[in-house]
Amino acid sequence: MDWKLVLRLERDFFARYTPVVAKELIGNVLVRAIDGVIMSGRIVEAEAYRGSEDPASHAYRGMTKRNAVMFGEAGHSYVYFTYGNHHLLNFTTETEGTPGAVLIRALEPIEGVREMLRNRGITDVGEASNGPGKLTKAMLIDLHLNAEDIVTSPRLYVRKVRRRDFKVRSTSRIGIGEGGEYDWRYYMEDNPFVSKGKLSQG
DNA sequence: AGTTAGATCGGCT
DNA sequence: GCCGATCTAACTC
Repeated sequence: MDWKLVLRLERDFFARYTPVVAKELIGNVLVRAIDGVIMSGRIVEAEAYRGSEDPASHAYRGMTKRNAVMFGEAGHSYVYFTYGNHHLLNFTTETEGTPGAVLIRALEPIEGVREMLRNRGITDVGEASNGPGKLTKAMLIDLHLNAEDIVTSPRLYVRKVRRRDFKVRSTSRIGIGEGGEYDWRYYMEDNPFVSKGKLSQG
């Protein structure tokens, strides 16, 4: 398949107010292509992190080597490593100079389920990608995919899905200290692949 | 079903 | 040195 012909989310989708991008990402399909194998999953949970006004964001205290991509052009990946074990995937948002990113927290597996389970070392599909660290391990996403331009990349992009026959709910974000006053976590109502955070289903 | 500790290392102060 | 946008195994009830 020619990846250029795939209908994907374009730059202008991402170059908007971060919480709107997070909310509208729900229902679209994250695609990871590696060695001719496609792995994909419907995005069912995402969180917005927005620079200057948001103490939970990595960009809150200014630009560093790690978070620099958050300050750049929208539509790039921001992958970082945490807790000594986990890679977390974000997509950059807003316009250049205004830092923003959306953390992808959970997927409903679609294609390449067998490969995802193998990468995870498990057999239960329900546990394959229902958490931000789980989905990156399932799809072999690590630091080498940081700063990827997902508007043009053949390896990582978001397939556009028009049908929106589901409801999106919001809560405060999971695993943060300050910033709990913003309801910037969005998830697909009644979807079993939403992660099991402390504030899960509202 | 719910709680908790340990893993493990890059980035920041 | 310390801590983290987490996950899992190991425990208790």
